[in-house]
Amino acid sequence: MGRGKIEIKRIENSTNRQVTYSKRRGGIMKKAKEITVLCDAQVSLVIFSSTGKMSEYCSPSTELVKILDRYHKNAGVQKLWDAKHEHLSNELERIKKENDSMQIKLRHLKGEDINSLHPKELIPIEEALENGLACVRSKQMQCLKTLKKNERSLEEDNRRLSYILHQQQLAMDVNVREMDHGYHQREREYHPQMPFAFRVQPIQPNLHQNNK
Amino acid sequence: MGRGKIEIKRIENSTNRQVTYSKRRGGIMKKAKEITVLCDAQVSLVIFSSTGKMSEYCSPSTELVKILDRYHKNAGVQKLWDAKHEHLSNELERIKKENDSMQIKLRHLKGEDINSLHPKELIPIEEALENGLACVRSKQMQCLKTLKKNERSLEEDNRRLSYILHQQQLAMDVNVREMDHGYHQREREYHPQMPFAFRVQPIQPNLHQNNK
DNA sequence: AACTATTGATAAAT
DNA sequence: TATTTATCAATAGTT
Repeated sequence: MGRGKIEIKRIENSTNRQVTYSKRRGGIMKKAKEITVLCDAQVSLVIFSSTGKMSEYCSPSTELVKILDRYHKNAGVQKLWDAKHEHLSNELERIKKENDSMQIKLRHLKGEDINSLHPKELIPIEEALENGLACVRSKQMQCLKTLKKNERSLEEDNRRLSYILHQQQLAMDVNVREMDHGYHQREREYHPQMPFAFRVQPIQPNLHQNNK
Repeated sequence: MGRGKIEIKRIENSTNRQVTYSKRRGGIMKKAKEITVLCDAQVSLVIFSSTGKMSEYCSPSTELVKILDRYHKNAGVQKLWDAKHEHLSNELERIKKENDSMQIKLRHLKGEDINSLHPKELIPIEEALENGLACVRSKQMQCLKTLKKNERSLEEDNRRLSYILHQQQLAMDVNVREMDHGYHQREREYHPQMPFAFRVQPIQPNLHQNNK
């Protein structure tokens, strides 16, 4: 809105700046008044020029006048909140940056966006990928071993249980025979053949330990 | 400025009022920001809609933030700040989580911390790594090809230049001989042997094109 | 939430 | 600094 478009950046020529300031200040004030009337709004507007001169507009409402009064009066200490807020903002900014950089790294590791990279930059990425792959595969081998080991344990348990089962079967057969023929002298002949070591034991307690 | 002139008085239709409020509020905010930048001014702008919703703009300057702070604190409208603060906090929280998750992904891709993973979780990681590696290597192959191609071009240039050099050498020898013995009838016999095609040409213009 | 005809704001000239 | 004017920007009414 003017004889030409202007970029929104500081006007370096101080005369122009001053003139533009006056015009625009008037414009904003006018807008503020208009929205107050048109939309039944309440507006508090304070503008300091670069030379330090203050202008203000305040819609005709008690509440907001008080704000400015308070401003003109005292200078209490209320940096606390401000500082907190700023700290949060900074933290947010910092983490966002970190985020972006990780995003990029991740994308590179996934093989995305690498067309813009210099060949030399590909090398560390490749190394990281190779290394990662090696680690993962090593871990997989380890898992495999554990699984195999567990399998062996289970097989052994199986054998044990089968043996016990077999022995019990035999014992039962004997019992049946004894019940059929009255009891003979070899009543407990089979028990010694099932030694302590073959009692059912708690199935390997550490089977799942390494899998989660 | 619109389809028709409007009188500056309260808009009775509440929908229109609300719409106009939104538009004009945006406009004023924009103007406030612009004068801040253009004229190096400091602006504090607070607007309450008729429904009580507050909007504010404050130029990046400590002084004016304090004004508003004081207002918010004393007038008990601190909720607004709290809301803002909460929003920031939430944002921070969200981004932190995102950060953590990326951190973990990155570490996993690097082969770190994978001991705590279930074997099934290793598979997608392995796949991602393989895929990434494939991409990177493909890119490297591409680079290599470019280099090879460049090399061949250079070699060809070399041959061309050597040939030209050789011809010039011969030509000079002839000249010397001619100067020694006066000139004979075979004065320009060698020139036809240096055809057009062997003139020095601009060295491949696209040598570096694919390397950055 | 977009669009556009129109008014409004204003950058540059005076 | 104030006024004028050519242009760009905001927005009222419309879809």
